[in-house]
Amino acid sequence: MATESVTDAGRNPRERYRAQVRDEVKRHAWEQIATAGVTALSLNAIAKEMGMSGPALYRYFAGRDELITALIRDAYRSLADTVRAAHQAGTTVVGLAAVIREWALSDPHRYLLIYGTPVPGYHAPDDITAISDEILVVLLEVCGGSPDEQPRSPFDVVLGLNGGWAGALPASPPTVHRALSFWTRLQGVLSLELAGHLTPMGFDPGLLLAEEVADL
Amino acid sequence: MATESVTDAGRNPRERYRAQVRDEVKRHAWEQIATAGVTALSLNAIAKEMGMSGPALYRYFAGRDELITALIRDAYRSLADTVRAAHQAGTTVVGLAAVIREWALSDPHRYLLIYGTPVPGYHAPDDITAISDEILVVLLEVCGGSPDEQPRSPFDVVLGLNGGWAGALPASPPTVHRALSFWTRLQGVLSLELAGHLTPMGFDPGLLLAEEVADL
DNA sequence: AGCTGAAGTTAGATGCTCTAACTGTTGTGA
DNA sequence: TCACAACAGTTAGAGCATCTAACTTCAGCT
Repeated sequence: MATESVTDAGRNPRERYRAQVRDEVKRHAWEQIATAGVTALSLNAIAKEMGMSGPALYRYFAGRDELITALIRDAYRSLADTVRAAHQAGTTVVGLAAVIREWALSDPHRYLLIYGTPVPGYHAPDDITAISDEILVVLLEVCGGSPDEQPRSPFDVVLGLNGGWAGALPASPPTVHRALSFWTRLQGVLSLELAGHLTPMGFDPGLLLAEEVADL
Repeated sequence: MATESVTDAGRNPRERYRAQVRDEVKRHAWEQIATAGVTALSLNAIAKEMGMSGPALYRYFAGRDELITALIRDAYRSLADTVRAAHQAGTTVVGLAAVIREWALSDPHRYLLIYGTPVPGYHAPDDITAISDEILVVLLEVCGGSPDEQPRSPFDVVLGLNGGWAGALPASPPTVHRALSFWTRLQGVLSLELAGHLTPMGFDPGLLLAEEVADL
């Protein structure tokens, strides 16, 4: 989950210790988030749990925001890895949707950290948008049809316009359209399910999701 | 926006004044939310803006949470009114989707208050779920087909099961299914758009949304 | 006119983020 | 080997938040 320890091998002992503490802080942060949400995340409380007093954590994170940014990065990384693994195992769109749903349900607050209400001032750094692009690429591959598909709807035509965003992607407009539909339908079911808006209805949201993405 | 003043007519002056102040508090609250999000909402700051000091507001709202609950109620009310008005004007599903999208875009934080990341401890009171049911009823009417439609997918069958949630609704399983698809697809596009995840892609999310709900 | 209760006040308990100044400790280069 | 620079952690405190408690003032009702 915390992904900075991969660099443990190299570096001097100082940096190794540093990375270790950063990881432990994040572990406690995830615990807090899982039980009470992001808003309840408190550097102070984490410090206390780790047996040190308040401001010590500022050696490791510039502030609450930087910690949250690090958590968001880890969450994206985790999702991207999950998606990639499913793709390499040769999944269908329905299977991929189920995998992502499982990932979200296994830790709702981690999902909400990425796709929930955005923090007003926050702007994702480049390395995070890069991870999000990784996910998109896998999506396009899973949704890919024949490479010379022609546009078949007004939105396809818009996507096919030269100079646009979709023009730079290695996929035909209908494929991009399918990927976007997949993504938005998935987010639709998931965001409502995780916010509890589907709970009183008593059916299995997974069934609805499966049919939503099946006819792409 | 603030809906308690409808009862202004009756009551003694004390209660009238009370309702007036509550409304003014909510007006300031919406302003704060619109500029900095819910997390930045501060009773203290509102009190200062209104020219009174801190704890005075606790005469009008038991605490931050009760204020937020009142705001959520107003947000739901506003959405329900918008949806109802569109329906009475005889809109199609595509038109309704556009209307709701406009409503959300006109005040993103109001939308996010309802459908964004939920507050961990929060459970909506009954009068709020009642408003949400109002919305559902309109949705069912807009999505309604012939009244004796037969189930045509596994999920339709699940919805048609006796004793289930959908069984109590005045609509056939396929109609309920359409309404759910409409709702989840709408939330999918909107939540991604409002969280800014669609911005770097440069296309008009309204176009995507229109096609998402057109083929129901 | 006088009583009752609500509105608003200040003081303060508690918790948070974050800065500043200080004290140890540890890794490292001379 | 040992001095020193860099870093880990400490306490103190500013500033802001929610919320409680006790007090004062004022308005409406009988």
